[in-house]
Formats: sequence, C-alpha cells, structure tokens
Amino acid sequence: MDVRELLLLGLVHRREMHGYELVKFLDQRMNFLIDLKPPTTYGLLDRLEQHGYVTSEVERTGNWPERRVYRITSAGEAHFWDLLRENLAAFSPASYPDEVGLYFMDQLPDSEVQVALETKLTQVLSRLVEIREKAERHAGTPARWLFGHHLAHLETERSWLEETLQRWETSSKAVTSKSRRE
Amino acid sequence: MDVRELLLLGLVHRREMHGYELVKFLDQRMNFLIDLKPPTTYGLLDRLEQHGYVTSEVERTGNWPERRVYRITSAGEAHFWDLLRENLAAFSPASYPDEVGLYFMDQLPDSEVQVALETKLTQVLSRLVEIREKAERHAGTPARWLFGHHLAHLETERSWLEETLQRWETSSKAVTSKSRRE
DNA sequence: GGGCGCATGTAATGAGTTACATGATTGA
DNA sequence: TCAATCATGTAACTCATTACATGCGCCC
Repeated sequence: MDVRELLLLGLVHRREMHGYELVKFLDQRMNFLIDLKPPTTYGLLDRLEQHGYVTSEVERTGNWPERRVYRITSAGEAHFWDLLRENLAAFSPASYPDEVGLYFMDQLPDSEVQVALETKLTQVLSRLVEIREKAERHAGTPARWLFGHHLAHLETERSWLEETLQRWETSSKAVTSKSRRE
Repeated sequence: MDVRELLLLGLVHRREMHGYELVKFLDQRMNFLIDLKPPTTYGLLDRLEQHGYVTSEVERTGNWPERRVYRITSAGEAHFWDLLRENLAAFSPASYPDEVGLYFMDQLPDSEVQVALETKLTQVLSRLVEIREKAERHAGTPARWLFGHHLAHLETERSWLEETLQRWETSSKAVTSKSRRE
C-alpha cells in the first residue's frame, strides 16, 4: 500500500486542488507526517490520472502561470475508500532510527550517554510544543485523531527518556560511590 | 546520519563477523528494527572497508564457501563512537504511515471505521506478544534499552487504539439513538 | 531593479531492490 | 534424491531526489 497515493487521493477527494497547491500544502501542513518532494508529487498525480482516479484540467487566472486542477473520479473515490479501509485495518509498525543507538548505549561512558540523552530530550520537548500548537489549531477538524495519535507517541518518547535518564543517573551514581568505596 | 552504517559498525565492533553472518543476524534478530537486504548489506560493508573503518579477510573451513570476515579498525572504532554519540543526542522523529488513514477517518462510515480499527488492534496485540518474548530473551543484555523503548511505543499504540475505539463507539451510539428518537 | 513566489515540468543522478548465478553441504 | 542452507556477489531495474529551466507577478 502506498500511503502517498492515499494521501493525494484523499486531499483531492475533499476538494479539487491544483498541483502546486498540493505541493505547498504537503510542505507546510503535512511535513511532520510525510516528506514528499515536488517532482515526486507531480509524478504521482500523473500516475493517478493515468489510472483514471483523477482528471485534470488546465486553468489560468490573469497572466499567472497555468494551473493543472485535479478532480477525483468515481473510480478514484472507490479506490480511495479501498485504500482508506486497508490503511485503517492494517498495522504498519513505525520504524525508530534512534533505537539503533539504544542498542549500543552500553558502549559509551555513562556520563556521555547522559549528556546525549538530555540533548535528545530537549529536542523532543520542543517538538512537543510545536505539535501541540498545530493540534490546537486543528482541534475541531477531522485531523484531531491524527494529532492525538502523534502526541501520544511524542509523550511516550518524552516519558521514556525521562525515566531512562533517572535510572541511568542513579545506577551510574551507585557505580561511582561503589568505586569510591573500593 | 546513516543508521545502517552505525548498526553494522557496532556489530563488527562487538566481535568480528563475516558478511553472511551479518545478513542472517539482521534478518533474524533485527528485523523489527530495520530491513536490510543482502545486497545492500554487502554493499555497505564494501563502503566501510573503502573508508578504512573495517578490514576484511577471506577465510575458509573445509569445503564450505569462503567467508569474508570483517574486523573493525581504530579509525572505525572512533567513527563508531562519533556516530553513536550523534544518534543518541539527536531526535529523529519516527514516521507513522498509519496516520495518513487517521487523517481521513471521518470519510468512512462509523461502523466500518470500528471494524478496521479493531482489526488493527488485534495486529498490535499479537505484535506486543511477539516483542515481549524477544524482550524477555534479551532481559540481561544491553539490548534491553532498545526493547524497553520499543515496547513503550507499542503499548502506547495499543492504549490509543483502545481509547479511540471506546470514544468512537459511544459517539456513534449517541448518533444512532439520537436519529432513532427523531 | 533585484529577489522571492507562483506553477510546472524535465534530465541526470544516486541508491536500493529484485533476480540471478555459483557450487558444495546437510537433512528428510 | 530433492530441497534448503551456506556464502558472496553482479546486473538490470525501479524509483526518488537533486538540479535545472521557464517566465510572469509582486514587493521593497
């Protein structure tokens, strides 16, 4: 399943949009969710049109550059619902690149691990602020489920880091006092 | 930062390993963490050797196929620690493909959403069992931090789904009884 | 007048995946 | 004896990214 296809189809399903509009929307509103570059977006839209899921029409207002406006077809609507059901019913585990480092945590001196994890924690905290703001702006909209889910995992990240740092601190202190006694 | 480089370097840092051994290890033990195909792994090992981070030597026992055994160099060890510090200090947000569907949840009838999310939940539950088993097998090892982190997020996924399903159920019941009264 | 935004698209590059090849060994 | 495992690697393919091109409008 290609989530990007679902995303583009879903956006065009809500209302007709032109390519550049989608590019900007993805870059400005959906950047925390997915990272789609302009050429990729345009390419996907071409493919959606070739499959008959959307139609496109060139429009122009004044002397501005032409816009290619996309509208969903009935086949596209059916396909959108299929993809949506599939995406909602399947669990695609998230991947956590940071876990690779966790696997080797013991290979670094305790003090360095502590500094590093504290640095990571500050980044998590600032991201929490950022996403909370976005969530509030979308409070009434259907996007609230998305943000609720995202925030839940960010909170988990925060509390895991805080707890791990505490355990790390106490255990390294224990080692220090133990080695002092010896 | 390339986490795959960190992972391979870290494994070879713990003890010397040959290519196929790494391929199997990644496929059998690290599959929940990362998905590295054999040609990619061999290619990365080549690159690590070209950069002078590891050396390789061909060995053979009996009439078995040759093995190319990799050992870390001092430059490689230094690079490993750099990458590890960097990975531990930086927060790389996880991406959740399932969130795209959440964004469009309201476009599907309530009953279908409920069925879909319940299906997803069962998958999360079985994955929880699977990862808990692995975690127990690694209880004493340094990998326990990794599993602790992974399980924390899986538990979050589970409870988020359970809570969302409850809220979904009660709100759709409310609508049903309301429409019955009208 | 210079710089940024609008709006789309093409071409080259890079990087991973799939498929395939080899040949001996082990277990059913 | 047939299939699967061991062990490494190459070639073709797919696919996204980067860089570039265009040309007008708007703003300082």
